[in-house]
Amino acid sequence: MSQASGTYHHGDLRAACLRAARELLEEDGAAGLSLRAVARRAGVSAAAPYRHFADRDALVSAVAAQGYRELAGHLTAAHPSPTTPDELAAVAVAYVRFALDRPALFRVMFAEPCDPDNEERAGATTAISEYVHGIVRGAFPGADPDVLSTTVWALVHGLAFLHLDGKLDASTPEGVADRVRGAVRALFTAAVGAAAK
Amino acid sequence: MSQASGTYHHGDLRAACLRAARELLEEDGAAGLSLRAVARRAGVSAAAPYRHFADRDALVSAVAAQGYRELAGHLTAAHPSPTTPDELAAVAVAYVRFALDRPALFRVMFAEPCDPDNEERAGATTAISEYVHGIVRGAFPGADPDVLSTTVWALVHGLAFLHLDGKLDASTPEGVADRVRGAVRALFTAAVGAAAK
DNA sequence: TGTACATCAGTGAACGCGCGTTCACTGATGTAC
DNA sequence: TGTACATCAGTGAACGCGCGTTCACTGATGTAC
Repeated sequence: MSQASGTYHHGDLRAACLRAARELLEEDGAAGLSLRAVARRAGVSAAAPYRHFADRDALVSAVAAQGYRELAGHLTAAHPSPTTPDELAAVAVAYVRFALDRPALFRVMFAEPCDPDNEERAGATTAISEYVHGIVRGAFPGADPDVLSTTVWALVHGLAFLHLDGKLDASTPEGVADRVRGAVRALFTAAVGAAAK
Repeated sequence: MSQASGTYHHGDLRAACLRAARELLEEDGAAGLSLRAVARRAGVSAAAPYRHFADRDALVSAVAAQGYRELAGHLTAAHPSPTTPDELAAVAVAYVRFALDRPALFRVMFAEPCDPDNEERAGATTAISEYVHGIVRGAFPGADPDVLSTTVWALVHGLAFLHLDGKLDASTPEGVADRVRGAVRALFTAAVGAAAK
């Protein structure tokens, strides 16, 4: 069983654990994410993951941090620095899409009680927050960036969760995208009005 | 051990279980909410709750439904039919406050995978949704009620979760309230602009 | 290049735990006569 | 009003399970000479 990648023994058990955790998360939800299940799926003894993660929380935090990095990637891929309403809406759609495509991961990222001591995780959160701030400063130079970036993030985050929890119909990607675009445009109109004053 | 209330034997074990579940939820989070822990706290054998709840899911759904009813109560208490920006903001603040005062309950209401078969729970959700719709219709007669009520709900729901998860500073109630009011006013400006066209 | 050694990733067995759920039961309560 | 009976809420013991975590270990790998 010679892994192509990495170091010795298993090859790269840390990465394999993270991969296994992601798979379990999408298959069984957060309830299925146990250290033992991860070890089982990685084809390794129950104690092996402890070489790479201090405890269950450390694994969960690492998964969440990975999720944040991926989310940031998806957002910048949708548009690196949006300024028009349509560009902003595209980023918002990417955010909600990310949540709907990886529901359990998204829940872990936000809903799991997060130990603030985990630097990797805290850093990843900050990165998202600053990205939103940057967008808002670029798109609405006249508006209060703090208020507006909070508002934008909350709106998009709320849309993600309401779709995730079935409070809004998420059966078709087009329907979701239209709804998100509609909401963002409504807010955009407001911000322009405020900035023009 | 003669209960003041109710029927015979324990008195009203169903209500006692719900009460115990709520307490456990706030003390230990969703992880602490087990049927056995509920029975223990209610001072009853582990099997007793099965007289009142088919299984764990049924208990959780009942707790969530109770939460929805309470949330509806808090919202209408903040203002029965808001129309001005300030009135609308007061309802939004009540929503976020509710979430922050009962974090684990709020998470169960929204983040727990919900079986759609549970009528009590589905009904309670619908009630909230219709309440928001009603507000929007009353406050913005010219706007598209579907788009706008979705936007309002998502914004407020997102604010609740971002505060809950520590992405926005929730250390003082005044700070939270100010932030929520600021965001709602920003959106309100937009809606008025759109309706005026 | 070959050998001796130190490192440390992964093993496998074991621990104690709390969980959901079942089952035959018992005994307090309400009801019919 | 008094007695016989049916109901059914709650008991207590038991089941099998998967979990997180520990421990002494083994054996593959990298390193120093």
